[in-house]
Amino acid sequence: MMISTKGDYGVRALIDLAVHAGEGPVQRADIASRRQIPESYLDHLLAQLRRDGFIRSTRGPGGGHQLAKPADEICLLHVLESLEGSLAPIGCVHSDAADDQHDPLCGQQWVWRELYDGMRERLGAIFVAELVEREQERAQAAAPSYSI
Amino acid sequence: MMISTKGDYGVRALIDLAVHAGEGPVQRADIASRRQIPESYLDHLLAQLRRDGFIRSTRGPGGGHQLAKPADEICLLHVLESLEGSLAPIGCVHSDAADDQHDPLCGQQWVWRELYDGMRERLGAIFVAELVEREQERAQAAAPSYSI
DNA sequence: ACAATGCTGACCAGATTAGTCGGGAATTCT
DNA sequence: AGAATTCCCGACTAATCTGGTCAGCATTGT
Repeated sequence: MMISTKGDYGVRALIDLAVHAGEGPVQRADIASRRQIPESYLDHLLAQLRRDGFIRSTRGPGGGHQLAKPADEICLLHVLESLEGSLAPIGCVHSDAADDQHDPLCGQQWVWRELYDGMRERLGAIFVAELVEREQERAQAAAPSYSI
Repeated sequence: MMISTKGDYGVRALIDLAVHAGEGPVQRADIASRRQIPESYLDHLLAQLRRDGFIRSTRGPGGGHQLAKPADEICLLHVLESLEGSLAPIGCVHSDAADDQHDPLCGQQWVWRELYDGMRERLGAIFVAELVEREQERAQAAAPSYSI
């Protein structure tokens, strides 16, 4: 399992913030209840997302969290790397390693690197905005509009 | 980290068996020393590979392990799934689940499924035989032949 | 002042990883 | 038969990661 609840919950939280963008700060408790995330756990994830510049948070009454940049500029790759650490499928491959830097003990490195690069490419092309769109499509499909 | 030492070691062991195919059974101790794998740990991995039909083992003096099928019919996907269990990037996605079987709590399932399918496709197209070829190319590049 | 809200670090239980170890079972050799 | 060799299998362990909980502090609006 490459993506733990950290990444999953974190992505859900960002979707929630994107859905409610422009409505002022969104509170932890609201995100948690809408997205089925333990509130005190979400706390840590929001802290990480803030540290890495995905969200801005404000304290005090009326405070909460908001996206720090447009939802179509936040890609899953960066979010997951923030929350999960490296997504490298195996230890001998890092994102910052040169292509030709072979661990002599790991002759199969090229396989893992191909896999890794493929994953990064996919995840780098998916933005939170798209997740929001898809969610809204699904919601419409499940409960069709009442307008004639 | 999606692929633990189990998968890595197991793949190395199969490569070793492929390299020495046709030379009779290969002993655990030889594989372990050539491939830098703790011998008693390798034991468990070989047992798993045998259970899933990748290798055949014989006991007694002169015994050892051999590939149960040609190296170009053993793909990494099956090997890794044997040793690591499911490679699903997240719990809500399984290989046996239908495409439209949505976990209602996991609206992002389609993302993980795309990722999963991509990985499986890549790994399903890489066979042990290719790993052996690449290894031999690397060996030649490192120590060029003495023939003129 | 005080209530609402976020921020932080300590703590914890359970699962997984990466092994080790000891003994048994099969097979061959002498 | 008996010894040597090799695989086979289950129990055990230490370290790490996951998925949290909780208490208490910091900041801000009214």
